[in-house]
Amino acid sequence: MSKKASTIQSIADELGVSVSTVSRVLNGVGKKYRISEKTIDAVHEMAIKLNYVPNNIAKSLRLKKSSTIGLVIPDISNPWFAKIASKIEKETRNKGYNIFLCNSDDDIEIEKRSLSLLQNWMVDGIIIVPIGLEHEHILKVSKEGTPVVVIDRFFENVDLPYVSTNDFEGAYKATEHLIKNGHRRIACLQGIIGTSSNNQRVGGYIKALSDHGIALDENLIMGSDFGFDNGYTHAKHIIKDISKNKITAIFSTGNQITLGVLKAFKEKKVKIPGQISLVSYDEEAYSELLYTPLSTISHLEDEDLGILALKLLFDEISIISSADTPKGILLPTQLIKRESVLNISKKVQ
Amino acid sequence: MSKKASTIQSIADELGVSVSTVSRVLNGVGKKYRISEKTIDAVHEMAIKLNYVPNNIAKSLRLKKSSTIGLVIPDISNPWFAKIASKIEKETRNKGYNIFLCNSDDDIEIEKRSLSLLQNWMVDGIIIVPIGLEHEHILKVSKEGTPVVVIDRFFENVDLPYVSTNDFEGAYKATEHLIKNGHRRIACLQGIIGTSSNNQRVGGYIKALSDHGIALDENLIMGSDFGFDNGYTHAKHIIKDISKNKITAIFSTGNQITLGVLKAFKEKKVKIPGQISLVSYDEEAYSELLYTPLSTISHLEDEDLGILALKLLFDEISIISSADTPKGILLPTQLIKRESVLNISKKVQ
DNA sequence: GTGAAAGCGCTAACAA
DNA sequence: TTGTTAGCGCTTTCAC
Repeated sequence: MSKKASTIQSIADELGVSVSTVSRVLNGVGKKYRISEKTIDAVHEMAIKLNYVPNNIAKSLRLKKSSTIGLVIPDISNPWFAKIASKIEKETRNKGYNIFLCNSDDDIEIEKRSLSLLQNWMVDGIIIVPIGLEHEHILKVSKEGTPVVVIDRFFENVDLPYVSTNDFEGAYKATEHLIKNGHRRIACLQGIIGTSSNNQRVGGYIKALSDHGIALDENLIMGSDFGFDNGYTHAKHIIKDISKNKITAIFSTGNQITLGVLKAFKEKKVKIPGQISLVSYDEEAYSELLYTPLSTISHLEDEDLGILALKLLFDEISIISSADTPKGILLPTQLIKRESVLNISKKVQ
Repeated sequence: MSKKASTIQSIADELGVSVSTVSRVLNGVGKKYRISEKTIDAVHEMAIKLNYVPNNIAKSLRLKKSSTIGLVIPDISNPWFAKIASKIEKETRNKGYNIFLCNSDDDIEIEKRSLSLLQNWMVDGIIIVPIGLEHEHILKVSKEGTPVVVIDRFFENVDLPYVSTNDFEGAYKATEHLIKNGHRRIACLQGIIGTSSNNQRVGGYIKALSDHGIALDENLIMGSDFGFDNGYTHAKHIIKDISKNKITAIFSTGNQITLGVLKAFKEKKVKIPGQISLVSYDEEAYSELLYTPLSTISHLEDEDLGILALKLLFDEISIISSADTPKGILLPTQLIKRESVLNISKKVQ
């Protein structure tokens, strides 16, 4: 069945020319080498006839690059990351590149391994949503010559191009919205401590509080990862002690956390926003369709994280590195007001 | 900075042994070739010292396989596929394989291109969620020697191993549930016509109707893809003509379609299940948290499509092809009853 | 205008 | 027990 795949060698043999000629023609530099029209046509025809398809692996070995982009993501099953990945995949495909996908699973060891793996596969560039606690290994890859762009999270004071949303601003807006609706005791359900997403979001929360003259109660900052369970358990805690902690609102720093909160409150029959208000990071298709339409923080629809990252990456790859391309991009955020926040101003005053 | 990456050659030179010795040691067959303990240790030490990391590309070229699995998916941003992809990624990583990701975007041309690309990258196997309208190109890849496993959708009477959910059964259960609650005029919002998912789901719907003595009204089967907009527009149509079409329930064949329906009904202030009942294919984390908790069809949680597919694939790869491994697996489905179906039996009788 | 040949890093058949 | 060498398919320098 599978008759040996044809190679430039077989084309050359068939035509009685040399492999270099075939290679040149197939790489479109036939003209440059002043190869005769006749030969050029013959090569193309034979390539089609023999069903020739170039061997990328051999090419990569020779060229030390692979027309491939590595993508490292903590969790592809998170819709936010999936959306980014899908955009990146589409765009790279259009440019003739392919995607090597690695899930880091929020595990720094896997992240490190993935990175050397990609390096080893001679990917032309890497786009990574880092766990965010360490950056040396990423910087190393970059220094060793593989262009890297960091997305969604970033490192302050580290020379790595990034594109992220302005998490600080988003969190600030969310918190301020709550404050303007009379809330003073606002819980902040945080994600992985130490990551930029989290630092920035918690930072924005704290700043908003302080700007509005509300003293920070550190007990109100709770949680430790961006998962469903984190939201679920802390929401239960909050509601159990509501008479003591006097919490009237929650700022959730991630979509999965929010789902956990929603589930807990549903089970406990806690009314949103009747008993407790909620603003969540990350807008999703279903946000407005939940039992309480959610007020969320989203980045502007028309800007695309993935596309921008790719642009930065290709700038690096082609070493054009246009001086005017900013090395770090922070996309603006947007507060989408729906029905999960209750105005309790009167009660408070 | 980036001093030339070390190779087995450099290790050999450093140690004054031959490359084959180094290769053997590094491949763990040193013992088999009775290479001296001393040499073995020396090689390992030097490998570490020189920070040696094997060049997968060279290896692949030589071996004609790449320790890589190709994954072709219509849309990685669909949470259902993303979940499968994430499972597969994790499992392959554990086995020392990597994932080449291709989004086919429900475009048959892209699917074909992706397949030859993967073949060309000498992937050791391919897992594909096919568009489903054609299968020759997939069969061809398989015949040319690259193991392929089809998931989520499948082809009847085509010799390609698959693991899918029992869409027919699921749809049957969904429709029957509606019928048992007194519904007779049930709209079926279908996905891409001609795909197995759709064939099976619509087939189950029709069979349930017929088994319960309800004549099929073909006008009630509407739609043409699995997207959000498809659900949105048809839901609007349905509600506009509700006095004429007398539809009392909808069976949606996909999660995105359902979101579209929900959005349309919310805009039009149509009550679910008050005015119209709804059962949807695909259970999601948010299904119970929507404005009307959704009754859904899910496959059993403890079975995993991705893992099973991988198992089939590795069976093929290792040519063990244990005769007792079924070539096609259809996972059972489950009806999760929540609050989106109203019992209208009395009204009807 | 075209070809010969080296070499990317690795494995494995064959030799010793 | 270890080494030599061919060759995977391709690009590119140098030669003619």
